[in-house]
Amino acid sequence: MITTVRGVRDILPAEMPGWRLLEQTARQIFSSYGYQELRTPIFEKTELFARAVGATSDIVEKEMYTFADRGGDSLSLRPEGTASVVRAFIENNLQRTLPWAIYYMGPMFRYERPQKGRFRQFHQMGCELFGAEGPLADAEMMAMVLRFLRRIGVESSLTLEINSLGCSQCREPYRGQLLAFLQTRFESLCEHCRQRLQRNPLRILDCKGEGCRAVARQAPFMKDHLCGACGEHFQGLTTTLTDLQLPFAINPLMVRGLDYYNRTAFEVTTTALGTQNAVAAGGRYDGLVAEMGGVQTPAIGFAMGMERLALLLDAARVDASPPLLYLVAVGAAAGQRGVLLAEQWRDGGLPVVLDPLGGSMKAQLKRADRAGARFVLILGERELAEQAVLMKNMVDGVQQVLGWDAVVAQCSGLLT
RNA sequence: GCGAAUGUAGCUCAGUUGGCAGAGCCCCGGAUUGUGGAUCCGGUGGUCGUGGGUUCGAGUCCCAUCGUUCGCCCCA
Repeated sequence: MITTVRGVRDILPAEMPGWRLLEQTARQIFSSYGYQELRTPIFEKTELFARAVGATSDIVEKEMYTFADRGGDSLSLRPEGTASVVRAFIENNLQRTLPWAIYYMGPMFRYERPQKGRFRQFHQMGCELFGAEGPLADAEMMAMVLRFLRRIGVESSLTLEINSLGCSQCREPYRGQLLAFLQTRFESLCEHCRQRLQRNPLRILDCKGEGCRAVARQAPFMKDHLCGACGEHFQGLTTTLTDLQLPFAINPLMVRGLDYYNRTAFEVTTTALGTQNAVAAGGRYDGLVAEMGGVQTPAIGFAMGMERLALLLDAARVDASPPLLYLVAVGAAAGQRGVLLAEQWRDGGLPVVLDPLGGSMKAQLKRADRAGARFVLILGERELAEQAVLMKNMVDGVQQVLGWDAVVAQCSGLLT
């Protein structure tokens, strides 16, 4: 048997109602906030991700599906969505028509150890907003995320955490202070953190090890060492979130894994998925467009993990859209006629499911019931002779005889 | 990439010191020769994840491998 590769999976029809709910609700809410859909390629030049996400990030260092195409170019399956959106923004010369508000949804790929809520091919929905500089945009984006989560009914198990990562002005001096502090507590750090002390001391704040967490709690916080502009921005954000009555918590230890973030970082987490607790996450990346060769443009965005959202959905809540009319044709002659009649009625605008397996009336009715059909149209020998069908209401069992030509007129009223 | 648990019917799971592979649900058929759901009766369905090894004999013990899950790591 040939199976899927590790960490990827089929999304079977039984799961699709939940996925459709996610996609439809997202499209509706994102577009109501002024966002338009963008579809970018699923693979790009490796260099795009290396530069945008950060060459030293874990994602680029060890999690990308990278391969050489026949021309020798190094390409990679996209590990996240923002890099491509930024590339498209610059490449399509959209920098003079701000704001540019974009949403996307689709598969992403990371070579990680699979776990519950973590896959090698997974799906994200996200938004990116180019051009808005102030904290109002940050707050409104979070409001949109929370509105979405509320609409799909999972908000109660979630918390919104925010932090400020500062900017190039204030992060360097802070980094020095943090490094100096951490060096005094070197003995308390885990082995991994000792190694990354010089390279990326900020990430130590995010370590879950006992010793490191204790050290992190006493460490100087970025949010207490922001420059004037960054401090003002963060203050504006918290004020606006409060005005919007959105519950949030400041997590001074939150650090994003992608290198391009500055100032606002936010994360929506759940306790329902074990270690994979992030359901949505995002932040501001004011420097990325310029870094990627575009005109300096402030930007902010977020992404949500669809598998994780689907796991949070109440499966019983989603509808499966059962058939309205189910045609049961018994016998070869009725089967022949049934195909024609079904097409004729569909021409008249009716949704008709023709039992695809045939067999006894009993068997077909059983399948109609299992499919959740509301009405069954029975075409047996007697009906065939009379050019009629027996229409059976599957809820109360009431039956009536209908001429073939009367079906469309009679059943159209059932459509709503 | 590291550590641990786990894998038996489509699904959820039993399977004793190594001795004839089971149950419930699902599915199919019958009770009802043209009627689904409730009930009763009967039936189909298994390379016991895979490959080696030990043994007279392996679902059971050993090794390897693959998948899944949990923790680390990382993140959506």
